[in-house]
Amino acid sequence: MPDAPRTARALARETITREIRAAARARLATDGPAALSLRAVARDVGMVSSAVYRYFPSRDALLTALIVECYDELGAAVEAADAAVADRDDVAARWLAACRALRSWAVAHPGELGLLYGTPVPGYAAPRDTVDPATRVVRVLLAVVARAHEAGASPRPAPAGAPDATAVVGPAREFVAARGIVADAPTELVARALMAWTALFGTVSFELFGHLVGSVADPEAWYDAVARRLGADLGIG
Amino acid sequence: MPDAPRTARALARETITREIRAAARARLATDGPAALSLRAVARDVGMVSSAVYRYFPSRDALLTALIVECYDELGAAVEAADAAVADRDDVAARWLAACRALRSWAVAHPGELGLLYGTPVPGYAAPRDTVDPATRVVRVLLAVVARAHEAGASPRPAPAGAPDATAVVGPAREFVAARGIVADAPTELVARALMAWTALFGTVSFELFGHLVGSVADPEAWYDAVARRLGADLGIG
DNA sequence: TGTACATCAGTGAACGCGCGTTCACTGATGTAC
DNA sequence: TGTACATCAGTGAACGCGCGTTCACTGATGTAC
Repeated sequence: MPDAPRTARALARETITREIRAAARARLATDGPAALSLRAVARDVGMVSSAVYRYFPSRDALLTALIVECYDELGAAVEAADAAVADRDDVAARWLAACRALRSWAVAHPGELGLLYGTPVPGYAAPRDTVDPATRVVRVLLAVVARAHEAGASPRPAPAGAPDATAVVGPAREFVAARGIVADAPTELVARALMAWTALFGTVSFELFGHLVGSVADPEAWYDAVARRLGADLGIG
Repeated sequence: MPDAPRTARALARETITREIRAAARARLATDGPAALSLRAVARDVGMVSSAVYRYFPSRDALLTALIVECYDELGAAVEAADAAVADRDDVAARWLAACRALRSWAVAHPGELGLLYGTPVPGYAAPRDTVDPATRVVRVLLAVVARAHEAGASPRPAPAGAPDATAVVGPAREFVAARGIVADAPTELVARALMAWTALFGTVSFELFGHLVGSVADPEAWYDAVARRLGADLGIG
């Protein structure tokens, strides 16, 4: 209402844009991100293919919009799950809630998970705009880890004889410091947090891409088991 | 020589089949598995598209052949790395060697990794033939873990208050027992081995799919750090 | 060893299809006077 | 409030392209006598 004039045209534009995005996301699950087709989306939405160009200048621009929207939706879901834990000092509950929200979103949106974390779309280069939304999930995980750290929790020590990993996780430590999450975070805290982040998405990908079929009886219970152990390795819970 | 007659025709057929597979695998890296095109492969190999049908009855059959070949190649690489460790009781060395071979193959064959562990190809259903080769890597990992277990190593205990995971990893325990790797394997051993397997491929995928760019300075050193910690969590090294 | 026939690799044309993108157009919506 | 003009959403045709698969064919290779 404040800046944009709420004309009928502007309202219609918003609605149709949303419909196009929704139709495109629905297509992801059946056709995969690489085969996302402007013409198919136009058909689903009930307009002629060239009309979509009034809303997105190219197929790649539509892809970018979807990526940003999905990263934001997933990030918001994980943030909300963490925020819903009343006792902010109950890091174990916050950790499990955040982890579970991650899987819930992925299971509900398998096509979108493939878009964000599957094989990159050939010929498509994600622009800068996608970088920041992509970090929302790991920021929540890091915030919980930081709270646990403040409360005195510590991750498992590095294995004896392993090379020092401080330089390796340097960029992540800088990110954590720059965002004010933890100033001068211990190496093992950062390393184990990165490991957990990777393992969570690895577990979800394995489930959705069919690699757990002969190994695990109940993927939801398995994911919980993984999340708890990753938390324990971080000194949480 | 024994069963098949080594006629010029049969030899040529073998060579051309190999060339087609090689060209198709090279295409994976640039076009992605979903966009693998018989016509493009035929062009690369220098023949007309319909000629490929003398070697593979359909695009899906070619995909299946590639999947089996790649699973086998990756499995063989990991097996060879483990087998190259002279002291069979040095489980830490065997673990690291197997883990490193996994990443080395993936980094050398990013397109193939996407085929095996990326977003499933829409409309393609992998037949039974791919299941057994797909388990070769995890079998090596489990063999090393089993050797460590025999020598008295034990994985980290389950976190306090976590639900029992025995039923969840039931299928994996049956697999381990049926293959004669460990009879009646402890739950935590199986759970941590599955976690490690998932985390290794998760780490490699994150590297190759670009998710580690802002977090990790040296992906190879990072992978080593992850592998050592996963081993330590299993009581190895 | 030589010949007649069968097998099979590769060709080139064709099928029907879908794709991203451009363009000139029509008709509705919005704006300035 | 009414009119003239500008903006913009959506149409339909067209562009050049690539795809998987089939089919009748030619010519080389292999086999049986």
